[in-house]
Amino acid sequence: MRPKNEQELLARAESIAGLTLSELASQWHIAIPPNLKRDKGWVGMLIETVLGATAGSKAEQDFNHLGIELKTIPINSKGYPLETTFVSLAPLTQNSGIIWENSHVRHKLAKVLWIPVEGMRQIPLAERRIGCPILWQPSADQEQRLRLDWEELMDYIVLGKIEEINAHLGEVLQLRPKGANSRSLTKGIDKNGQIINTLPLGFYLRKQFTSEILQQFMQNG
DNA sequence: ACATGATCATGC
DNA sequence: GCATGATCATGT
Repeated sequence: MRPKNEQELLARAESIAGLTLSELASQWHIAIPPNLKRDKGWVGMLIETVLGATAGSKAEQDFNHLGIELKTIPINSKGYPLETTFVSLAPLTQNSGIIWENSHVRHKLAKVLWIPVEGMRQIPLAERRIGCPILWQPSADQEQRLRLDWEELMDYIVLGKIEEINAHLGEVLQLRPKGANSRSLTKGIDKNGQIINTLPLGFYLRKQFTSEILQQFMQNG
């Protein structure tokens, strides 16, 4: 069921806009959990299935043949994002030679199909509605801001300042833990060049940035 | 009220 | 542990 071109993917995404999650899940005979506490990726997996992405794939993008990454994003009643958006894990070792142009962050964000979904916890998961899809590519200005943040954050990693990193750094992109829990460890490099155990970190888009993307494509005010 | 740091599920 | 998909929930 994988879409053969961009138009087909977009048409499929537009065809599910307005449906509730229970309507879509029942059409596909997919069980719906009571909430997302133990199924945080459920909405994303459902939309992947429906749109024909290869679930569980290790591919760089969800639709590699189209050069498109799929992201669901939870929004409030005003269309504002309720959560940050995970992009990719940060390379804490073996990162020499990685520059913005060949980074995973740039590749994944080169073209994104955003699917807004109502995310307010007061709305039962089954009753949350799917919004209109947004096919986005970063503007020159947006890519520049992403690049500057990425370069600043990568400098911390490469220069052995990994223990100084926190989520306050970065204007539109931030680094936060991305693991099973606070005991999850990976290898990193400290200020003396020694290998240390440290929390895995991921690049996340701040809500202010994704809000800008959603607003950019909003119709009728 | 909200962002940061922590956490959940799954496959290999 | 890493990569996929993310949201939870506590501290400030």
